[in-house]
Amino acid sequence: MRTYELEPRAPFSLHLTFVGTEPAFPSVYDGRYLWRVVRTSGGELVPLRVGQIGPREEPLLRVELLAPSVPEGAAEEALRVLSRFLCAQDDLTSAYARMEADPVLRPMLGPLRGMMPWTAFTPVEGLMDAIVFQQISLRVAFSIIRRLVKGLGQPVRVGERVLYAFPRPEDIAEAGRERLRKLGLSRNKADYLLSLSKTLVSSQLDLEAVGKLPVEEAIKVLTALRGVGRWTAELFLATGLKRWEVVPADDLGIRRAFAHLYGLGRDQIRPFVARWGGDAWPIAYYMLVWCERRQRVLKGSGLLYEQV
DNA sequence: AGCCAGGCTCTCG
DNA sequence: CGAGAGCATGGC
Repeated sequence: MRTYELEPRAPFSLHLTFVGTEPAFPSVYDGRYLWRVVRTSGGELVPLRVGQIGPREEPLLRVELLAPSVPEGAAEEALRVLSRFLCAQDDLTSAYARMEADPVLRPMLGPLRGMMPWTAFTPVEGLMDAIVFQQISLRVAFSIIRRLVKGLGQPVRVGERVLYAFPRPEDIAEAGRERLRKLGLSRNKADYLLSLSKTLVSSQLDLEAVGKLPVEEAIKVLTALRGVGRWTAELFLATGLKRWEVVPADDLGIRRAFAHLYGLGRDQIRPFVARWGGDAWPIAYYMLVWCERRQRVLKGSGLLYEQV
């Protein structure tokens, strides 16, 4: 077992980050550690867990590789992927400055300071998840994603625990329509995932490359995929490719947040967030979590937020 | 029990 | 073109 330390930019709170929105399976946060299997480009499965050992203003993360022996190259790659996912090197300074200057947003900076915006573990996983998220509630989507991963991903035993690697596109392509339907996907979504997987397997699509296109072009490429509309494309750009100038303005939760905090309607959101540039997604995400938290507190289950 | 939930595609007029 | 139907499962 090997241990590494990762020093994120301050402020950073692992806890706030994964309580703001629970991570999608197979990432698991237990209140203290984030558990995950990373699949390297060489195909090694690297199980790990990460916990925060330094405070929010001087953050330090301890990453434990949970396999007896991991090649050095694989370990380095796993740490890079993890760091990207955690946004450990991303800078929220300018987002915070904007929020500080806005009386609507300023109150969020105390309670949520150090929370990183929702990010997919990898681009491919992020696009698959985004498709499953369509229309249904997050709760339902999480349950379907869990079944998809447990059914088609690779289990990795770690002591008493079993972690899973997210299924590869070829795993999904091989599973076929009936299998996907039994895992809880609708006919349409099963077909969307199959189609996407086949496209990825045949290397007709490079999602990393899409991330480098101008936003409008990227949206065109993405919405040309079967089952990907504007909502999915924008959610994926923001969370999967970390294009933070993009906000999924059609999203129900985002619309509620902007309506409640700024009184804006759906069509006013995109022009409004343009002023935030590359800070748009982090700020919109803070608004989303803030509004959801308020709802949860009203329902009497906001306790998770008390501990930081 | 029935409707809605962080949409999309297909069909029809 | 715009409107409408159908869809998966879980919660209220």
